[in-house]
Amino acid sequence: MNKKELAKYEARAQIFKALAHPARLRVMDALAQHKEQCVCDLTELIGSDMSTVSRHLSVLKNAGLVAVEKRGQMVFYRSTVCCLSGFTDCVEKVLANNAKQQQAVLHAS
Amino acid sequence: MNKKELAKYEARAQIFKALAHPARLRVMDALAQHKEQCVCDLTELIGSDMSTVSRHLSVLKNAGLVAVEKRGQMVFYRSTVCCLSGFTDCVEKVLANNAKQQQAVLHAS
DNA sequence: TTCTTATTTGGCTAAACTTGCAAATAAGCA
DNA sequence: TGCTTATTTGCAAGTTTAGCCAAATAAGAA
Repeated sequence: MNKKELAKYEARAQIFKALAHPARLRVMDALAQHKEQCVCDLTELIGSDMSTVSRHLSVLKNAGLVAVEKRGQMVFYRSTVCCLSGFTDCVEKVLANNAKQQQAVLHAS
Repeated sequence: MNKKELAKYEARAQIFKALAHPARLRVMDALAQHKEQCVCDLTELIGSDMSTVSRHLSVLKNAGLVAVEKRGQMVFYRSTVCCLSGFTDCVEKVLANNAKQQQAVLHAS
């Protein structure tokens, strides 16, 4: 890979990295359903320390996957991506297929 | 998140983690174009040590994103996912949008 | 201003990921 | 059998990430 190509794939990888954590995927799902949520909502949903959730949210924000708006003392996050559900479908397909393969291996032995 | 829900998102996150590296994304792209490639092909493409590339391939294999076939002394990898191009389109959209936002910020200041 | 609530950030530790080199396998060839 | 090629695996070092607690901000409310 030359420099330019590498940069392209690094940029893409950043997006995948941002999504590569169960808590962050859960957040994106919640934001697909609820339009917007405050940090407190998401903290309760995830069940970790609020500081941890806040850090997850900043990862998503840096990747450009969510937008932030502060109203009063609360901070609201919303998704900026509409095509994520397609991701999920594809991922679920892969997982289903993996499970099928596992089954096949079990039956074979 | 309860245990079951957590497990679901962890499984999904595994897939994203597997894709969250420039070399592995490059490999998936190559396998989308070429149907199959040996480790030597991919090693040349990526430009790292063959052992490193082999490790990347095993990450993709464990995630169920590629399949392996050994013929003679060579090992061929092929993609098992057809819906990945949709991923890429979506990711590129996000990146384009991020770039636009960056521009907006620059103009504003 | 002082107190309270919501959120972010600093600091630290533990765990996970990446990479190259060297050694181990595995398969074909002489 | 002994040699060469293709690939994987063990190991060690360096880098990144995740998580929690405590401290810092920021905005309302008293």
